[in-house]
Amino acid sequence: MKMEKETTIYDIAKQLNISPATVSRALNDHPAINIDTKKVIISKAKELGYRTNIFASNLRRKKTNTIGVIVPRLNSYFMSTVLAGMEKVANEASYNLIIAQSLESVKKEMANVKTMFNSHVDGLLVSLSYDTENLDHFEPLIKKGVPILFFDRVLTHKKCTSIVIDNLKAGYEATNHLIAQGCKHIMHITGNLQRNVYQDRLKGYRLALAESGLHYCEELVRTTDFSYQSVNEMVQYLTSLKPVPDAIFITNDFYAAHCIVALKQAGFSIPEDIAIVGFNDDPIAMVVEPNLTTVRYHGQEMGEVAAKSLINHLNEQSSIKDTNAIILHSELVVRASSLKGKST
Amino acid sequence: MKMEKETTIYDIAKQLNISPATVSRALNDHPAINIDTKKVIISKAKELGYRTNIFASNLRRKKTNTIGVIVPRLNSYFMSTVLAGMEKVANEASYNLIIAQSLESVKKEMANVKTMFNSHVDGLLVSLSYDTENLDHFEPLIKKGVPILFFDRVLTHKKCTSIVIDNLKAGYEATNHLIAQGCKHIMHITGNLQRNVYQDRLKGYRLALAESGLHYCEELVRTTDFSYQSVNEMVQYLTSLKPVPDAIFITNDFYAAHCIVALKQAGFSIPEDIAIVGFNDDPIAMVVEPNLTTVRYHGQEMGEVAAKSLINHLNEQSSIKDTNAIILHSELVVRASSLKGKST
DNA sequence: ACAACAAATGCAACCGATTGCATAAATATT
DNA sequence: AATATTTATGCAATCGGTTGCATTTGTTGT
Repeated sequence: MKMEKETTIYDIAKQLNISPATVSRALNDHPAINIDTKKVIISKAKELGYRTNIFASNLRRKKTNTIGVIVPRLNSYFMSTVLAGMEKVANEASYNLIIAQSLESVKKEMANVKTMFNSHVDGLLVSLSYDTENLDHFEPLIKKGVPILFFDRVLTHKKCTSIVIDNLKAGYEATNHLIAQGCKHIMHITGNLQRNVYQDRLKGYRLALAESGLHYCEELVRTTDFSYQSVNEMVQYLTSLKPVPDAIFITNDFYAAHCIVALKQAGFSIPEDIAIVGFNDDPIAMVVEPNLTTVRYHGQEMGEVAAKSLINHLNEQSSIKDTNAIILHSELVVRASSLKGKST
Repeated sequence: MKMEKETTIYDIAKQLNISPATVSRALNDHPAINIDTKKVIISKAKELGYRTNIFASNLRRKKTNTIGVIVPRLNSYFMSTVLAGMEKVANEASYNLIIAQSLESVKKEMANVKTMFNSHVDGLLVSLSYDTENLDHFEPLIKKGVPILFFDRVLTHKKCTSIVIDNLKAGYEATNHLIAQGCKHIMHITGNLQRNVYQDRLKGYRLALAESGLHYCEELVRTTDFSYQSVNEMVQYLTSLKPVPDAIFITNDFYAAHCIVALKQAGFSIPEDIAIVGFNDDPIAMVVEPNLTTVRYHGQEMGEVAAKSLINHLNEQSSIKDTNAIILHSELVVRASSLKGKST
């Protein structure tokens, strides 16, 4: 392996008989440098295969052009879509993304934060793990003035901005839709209620029930980790209820799809016997039969907005300091899984 | 925002009345430093909230502990799973991952490579874009001695290692399985044949046909970009063939699932009229009805192996220089979508 | 022709950690 | 006790850009 030696601005300077400072300025398009000088320097740089040593540069400028991202999991449709959005924006603004996953554990999340801290990220984008209870582990970064922006799964912090959808409204609309279909015994399957997303959707569910004079019933609300393994148990539970629910609002499309499969296997018709509404508009929603009614919110957009807000803040083109929350749009997409016939 | 000033080894040195060199060595657990001195230094470092300035460190050591990853898309089940595997391994070895997506375009891929180049990644993990035709744009990195490892969608290069599955064998087995079900007119829907993965699967398909004395027929092989929009057109095409194929081997589960949906809508029964085999074992395979027979290969494992190989090489614990290719395991998972009854 | 000013370039310190070599202190050897 | 060895620490150069300030060169005005 014949490694070529790196060329530096000093090499360029020497060859052109000028000072390194001029080279540096020329390469950074500094206005004080003569345009012809610039041209010569730039062409020489190209000739020598020069690339800036960002470490020297970062060291001096105390900026890394790197954004850290911590997500519960990389490999969910929603998250990977969010990341795709972030990557796009970051790339365009010539920021790098360092991505880490907490695998739904606070412990790993804390380690990730520490890594990000040591990597001197300019800012941080975070969606919290399943069991994160507070934001204490982010304090070191906050103290150093590193801006942190939470998205989707958030906790509020007076110095951080959150990007979310209106989960309460989404839950409300989903439930209302089921009520409008004539359902009376609406079950709700959701995740850890400590997470805002699930908590708020539950609130929306309850609000819709209350408004329609339907009784809220604890045994109709179940939480799960959305693992594939737990589907059967859940279906067993709900089909043994009396009466069996005539609708289920499930805050996860993947889980909802598998519930549909299991329920059909158990002899129920969807949506006639049980109407189903999911959440996230995962591609799976268009494949499961009947197609799944779900709440769509655009992961790509959330990623783009998150990254853009952070980068604008870093470039001081705008500040997110006093923006407490950014609420993105979501909508109920009605498909066959929740459409009962004309009458109840 | 009250930014605390960063503490440096000089601050620690001054407070303890020792030299920065000693502090540096102590923090790096250098054997020449007295254990008590180390203890004092480390506790002082903790007290002051010290964190190493990796830029200074990288600048000096000419190593970044960063691995670049370029993938066609972040948001596919397979890729995000691969990335999850890479992240896990990298994190454990305290490497950072910089992730970029080419969005299936060489042009973007070239830009990504340039970014990685300038970011001074220690190594690069790449899965090629849809229309990449050669590896010229990687040469600058190769010349600098940066190891590059291609995975899944690869091109061979004498200085780079590839990590793949045996696509020929997988295609062969998938096709053979359909033949064993009694299918005579087996269609093959696949991607850009310039990509090894599709090319090899086609070879396997042809081999299986040939071995069984079945005629290879060009009109039964179609390439697509696997976009959702193109499904209907494709189904229209294949159902107008005479005779209509009695089986399809589709190298993408997502596409296969939608084909099943469309074919059922068009009045065909799956698998009785048309048997289907997909590729990748996407979660969608377990939801579509009938469940999809597919080739499973473990993305997480591929990611882990790729990252581990590269990191071992970087740490000089082993060299991938003379390893040309690493072949991972894959297997046909038979489900209902391809199981015809007893007889043909 | 000379002051006043603008434009272009250079000087040198600086960012913070690392490391080869020298040195001081402590311990072992004879 | 004097010398050899080991152990622990310090000195100072180095990595490669960046940037405030000084300097040189060039232009304009009168």
